[in-house]
Amino acid sequence: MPETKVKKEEDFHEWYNEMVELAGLCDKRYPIKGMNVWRPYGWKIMQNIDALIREEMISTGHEEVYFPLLIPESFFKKEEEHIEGFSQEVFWVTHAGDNKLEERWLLRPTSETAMYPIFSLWIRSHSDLPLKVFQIVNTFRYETKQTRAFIRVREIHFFEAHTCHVDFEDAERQIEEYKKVAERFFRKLCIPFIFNKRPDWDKFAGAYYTISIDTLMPSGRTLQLGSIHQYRDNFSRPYNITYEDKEGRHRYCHQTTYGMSERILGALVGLHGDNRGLVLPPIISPIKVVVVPIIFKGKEKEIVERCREISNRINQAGIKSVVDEREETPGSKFYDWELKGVPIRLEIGPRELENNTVVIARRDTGERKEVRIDDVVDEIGKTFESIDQHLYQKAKEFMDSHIVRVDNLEEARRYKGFIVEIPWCGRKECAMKMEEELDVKTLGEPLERNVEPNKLCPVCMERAKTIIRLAKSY
RNA sequence: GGGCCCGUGGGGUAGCUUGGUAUCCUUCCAGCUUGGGGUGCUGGUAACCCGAGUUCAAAUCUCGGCGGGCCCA
Repeated sequence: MPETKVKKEEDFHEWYNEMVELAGLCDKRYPIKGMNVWRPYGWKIMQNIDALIREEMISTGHEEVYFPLLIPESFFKKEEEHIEGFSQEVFWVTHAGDNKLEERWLLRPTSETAMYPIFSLWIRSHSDLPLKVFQIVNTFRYETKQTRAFIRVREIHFFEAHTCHVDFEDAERQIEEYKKVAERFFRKLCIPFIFNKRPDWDKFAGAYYTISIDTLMPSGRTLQLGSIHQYRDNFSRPYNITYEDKEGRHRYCHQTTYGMSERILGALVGLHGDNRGLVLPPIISPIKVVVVPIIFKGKEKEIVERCREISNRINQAGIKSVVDEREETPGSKFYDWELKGVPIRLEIGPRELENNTVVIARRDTGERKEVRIDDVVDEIGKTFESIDQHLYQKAKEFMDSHIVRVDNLEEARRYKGFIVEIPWCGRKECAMKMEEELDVKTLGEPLERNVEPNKLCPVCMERAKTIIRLAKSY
């Protein structure tokens, strides 16, 4: 069985780098740090992921919008915490041609400050609420740390949903809806995750609170895949987003956002890939079935014709398939498509031609079997379902088996590459001490404050109020 | 934020210590051959990150920039 040079288990980061290049996801040769070229295959997968996001957004009553890339400095400067959080990582536009601009513009690091002054124009009365919009755009952040394809980039392929509500309770209901959206969405991608309520010192700049969506990569580091923010009226006040209620009073909106990025693709690569290449969940695979003709001298024509016929039949059933008619040996083609993670391969040679069958091989387990032509579409459907189950189970088992609950730091130290859960009093100093002692970062606390009574914070030895989750992270 | 390593055809590399003709594998192109897990043969295209310095001469030495990778905080 052909395999990649670098093994996933031995050197995850090197393996990951090799994957994104070999599978044709991105080209890292573009000479600006953290700005990679999306190659056709990678972009197609991302578009398929975006399509799933759109589906979720539309079905929950959001409308798609597009706000400008450039934000005037005066818009940006209205909310203090927000500026403080982002100012060190914004790119500025200061000139147009040879002329210095009267007011500087910045490339959006996220779109609150572009949208909210406009929201304040759009929203007049309670009947305009809730306002639920989203956009899928590029955002820019000047990362100084090590960049990594899809995982830490400077031009971010960003999904952001923004909502405005009559009050805090309605905004809270929105957050509940987003939690359900996340559950459905990541299940479709076979990506297990946990929600974490981020600590105050690490929430989104300007937010009232932040819930992160984190998964665990095989390197033992967590990857934040998304965030859900409750803004309360923190932005609506400086941006003056008000509405007139039924009694004629002017009131500030309460707002939420939900954001995700191409890190989802990074997670797909890292979680499901193996030493033969990517393994894509069928739902987002650009090509779902590849048909490889096993050609022998003298029978070329019949075999290729049979392949096309079967491919057509599959396409007509709504499943994207291609016939690989390149002048190469079958083994070489198998290798290529495995690298690309295509979920199902069909092999058709003289034997199958004779028997009216095809050989169906699944990417995730490598299992092959022969099925009758008439059953092929059915069989593909069943196999997709089985692959989906299997990918999710495997990833879920990995994550679950690497979350461990302990009572003190000595115990925690034994679990390198794990997400550790420790009783916590809730104070920053104690969390910092734990971070330092264990060489990890705070993920946050579970949404349910599920600490047993009588547990003590192992740093200050006072009664624990909650659980803190810690891990190494990207 | 700190440390270490690296930049040579499309990809991976040798050469650098001791300055002088750039190695091999792979990919790609053409032809024949082969075809159920990277078929074989022949021929061909193609490279020293950028800038400055030292020198008769720089891939090689020095400085700076840009980019990449790993580790630690």
